[in-house]
Order: sequence, then C-alpha cells, then structure tokens
Amino acid sequence: MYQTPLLQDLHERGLIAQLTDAATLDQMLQQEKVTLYCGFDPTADSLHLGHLVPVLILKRFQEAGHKPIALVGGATGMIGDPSFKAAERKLNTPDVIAGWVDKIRGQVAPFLSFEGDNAALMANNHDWFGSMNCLDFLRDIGKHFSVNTMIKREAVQQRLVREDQGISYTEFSYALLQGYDFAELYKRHGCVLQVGGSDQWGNITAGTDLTRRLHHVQAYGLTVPLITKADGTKFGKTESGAVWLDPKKTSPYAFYQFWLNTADADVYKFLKFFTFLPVARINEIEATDKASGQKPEAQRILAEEATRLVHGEVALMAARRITESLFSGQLADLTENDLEQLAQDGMPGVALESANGSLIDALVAAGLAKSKSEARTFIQGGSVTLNGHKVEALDHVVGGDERLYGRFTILRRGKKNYGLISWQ
RNA sequence: GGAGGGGUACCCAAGCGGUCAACGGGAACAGACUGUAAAUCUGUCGGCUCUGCCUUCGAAGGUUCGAAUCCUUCCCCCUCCA
Repeated sequence: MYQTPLLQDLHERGLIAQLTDAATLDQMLQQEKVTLYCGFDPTADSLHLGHLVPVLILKRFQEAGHKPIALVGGATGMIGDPSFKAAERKLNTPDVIAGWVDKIRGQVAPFLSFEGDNAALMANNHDWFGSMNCLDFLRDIGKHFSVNTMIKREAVQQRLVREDQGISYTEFSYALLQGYDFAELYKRHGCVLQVGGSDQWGNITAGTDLTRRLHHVQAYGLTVPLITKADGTKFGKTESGAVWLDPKKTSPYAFYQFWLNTADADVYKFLKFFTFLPVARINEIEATDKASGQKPEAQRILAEEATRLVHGEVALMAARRITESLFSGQLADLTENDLEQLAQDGMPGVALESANGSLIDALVAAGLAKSKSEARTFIQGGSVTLNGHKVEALDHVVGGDERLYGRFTILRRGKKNYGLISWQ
C-alpha cells in the first residue's frame, strides 16, 4: 500500500489515523531524510502513557533515518489546548510550567539519539513566542486564520454548542500558536512533517496551512489513533490514577503490572503500538496464543518490552523479580535476602513502628486502603491477607510470628495489591 | 453594564423544609468464577474511637424544633443582549 517501509510498517501497526497527502509524503520519505516534529505541552510534571505512542513514533522515524524534533510547549502550555476538552483549563503559573518543561524535556530525550547526521533536536516554543508582541502576532499570524473556519472545527464544537460551556479567547487562539510552531520549525530546521494524536488534527492542519502561506512550501501531517480499549473504559488508568512515565510517580513494578493486566482483546493491538517487535512476530505470537488454549503469552511479552523501553533492563528485572515473588504463590519460601531485595527493587511498602501492629493502621499506612473505614470494609469482605493467610478479624494485631525474620510482613488487599511492611 | 440559567459526593444527575450521608446511571473497589484476562452475578462506594457519633450539597450569615431544600450577602460558571 505504501512504498516506504516505514509508512507501511506504521500502517500495519494501525498507527496511522490520518495523513495529509499520503502519496506525496510516501514518495518524499522514500527519496530523502525529512525533519519532523511532535509537540508535548507541559500539563503535568510528567508525561503519561497517552504520550508514549507519539514519542515512539519519533523514535520510529529516527530509526528509519529521519530527523526528529521534540518540541516542548513552554508557550502553548501557558495557553491550554481546547481540542476535544469538555471544559476550559485552569491556568498554571509560569514558574510551575517552566519546571514542568524541564522535566518533560528530560523524559523525552532518552528515547531519541542526539548523535549522527540525523541527530534529534529539542525545542521549546517559548523561544519564539516569549518575546513576540501582540501586534506582530495579530498582524503576521492572525491575519492568515479565518474565524469562520476555526469555529467549524470539530475539536471546539462541543465548547460552542453545549449550553453550560464556553471557550475563552485564549484557548480559542491555541491553534494559531501551534500552527506557527510548525512554520517556525520549518524556517529554523526545515521541518516539514508534524505528528501527533488524532485530536491534534485540526492544530496540525493549521500548521501545514500556515507554513504554506508564510513559506510557500508543502508541509505534512500524520496523526496516530486515539488508544481505546475493547471494554470502552479509558486507556492508561489504574486504581491509583494515570500511568506516568516518571518512575517516581509510577514505579517500574506498577508499570510492568499495568501491561500484564491488559485484556486479551487489546493486547495484540498494544503490542503493535507500544513495542518495536516486527508485526510478523506479533502476528505469530497471536497465532500461538490462540492455538495453545492456555493463558496467552502476549501480556508478558508486552509488559517486558514496554517496561524495558521506558525504564530500562535493570528496572525490568526488578519488576519481574517482585512479580515472580508475589504471584508465584509461595510467599513462605522467600528468604530474608529475597525480602530485602524486594524492598530494594521498589516494591510498594512502608516502614512501621514495631509497637503498633494494628492491621487497620497498617493497611492505611501502606496505601492499600484510603481510610480506616475502607480498611474495615476490605477486612470484612475477606480481601486482606497477611503473608498469604486471610485475616478477617477487624481488631487483628500483626503478631511476632507474622513478621518474617522479625522484620517483614507482606500485606495483600484484593487479588493483586501488595504492600511490604518493614518493622522498625 | 442588562436579562436569564446554573453551582449537589470521582463524573453525570435527581432532590427543592423533616422519612437525606442524600434517588438513579457511569466509573472505581471488593467477593465468587477465572488466566494477576474479559464477560457475568453479588456487595461496597464521606469520615471516625462504627449497632452510634461527626462533617458534607459554591462561601458566609440568618429564619426554623428541624435546611441540600426558605431568606440575605458574597464568589464562580454558562447563555443571550449591549
């Protein structure tokens, strides 16, 4: 379908949602090394799983010889993208945003190579918007945009149509800023392709249009599909919230577990999205799983590949050690050394005063229950175990024989939520 | 600036003087079943010193034996008009 192996691969992975002028782009990618970019706005102190696909797209392009630019939205992050957002955003202070910019830059960088003739670049749109004055903006940029077109955009329609919602002039202007980013990156670095999530289509085409008007060149856009789950729930969430790429916010163990719990209906699709395994290999895995009639291997492979990609081999090993220890069912066989290793590997847990052995307090302290009420509910519901043994007494006190080697207690709530207590 | 509508628990959304910690739906969590899957069924879903007590219905006051429900002031959001 596509002549370029890269585009063909992306297509087979289901990673192309929309593409401007596919035929010409296909031809161009085959003939020359292009410079492309993807923008990431600082909306939090870390990227999350939703950002991972575009990040990996940059990596895929770079591996195919093209030059990626990761743009961090130091300026656009101060405005707020209204695309498909139900409500107006709260503005964060410039200080906070500047801090986030640094963190996000640091998170994207490890995925790219900054060496060679297609070395990646990092950019920040605050560099060109920070000093732009309002009249220049309105005359040089605003003049190229038709409000008539902008209000027809699908991405802002719900804000215009809904009775109880509106959109500020600030957010409405967002597309102009992102559009100008593209033109500016063309001018500075010859960037001719922008990639992003499918919600970015409107902003991306704003950029291709503006680049054409300002610089008289054809620019291209490619979007990746919104990631959906077969059961209709939102992708990338766990009990404790979003899955972050920052290991301090989502531990490699939790990250590994997240992927391990992927539904069968989604796992082969996610292998194509989130790993670099060849499509043929993924299809093979699927065929083997279907034929085996057993528990599929795909989740384990996905968890390993994705964790290695984001957190590295060492963190993956640690996550696997914790997983194997906890889910093999033989908690009693763990040696003191094993337990120390688990604590070191980043198994979630807490240090508690030996004197207070209240089970309810321990559940709360370990983060396995949000409140004592909830802790009681869990105990009464029979969902709490100590070192693998169910406990149903509300006033249970963790005794000496329940402290392995006098120091550790493994607490479990539900099927798969663990906390390692280290008694002090 | 004017007119109208609205702010209820994670989200949507009822309630409009007592029987309201607040209908219903979704999400979430737990139990059963399983494969740390899905689907299904059941339960939970403000907090605590838990058969009771405490704090919540934008904020602060007030009326009342009693308020999410009435009154006053203030804050915020939306729509239309200027």
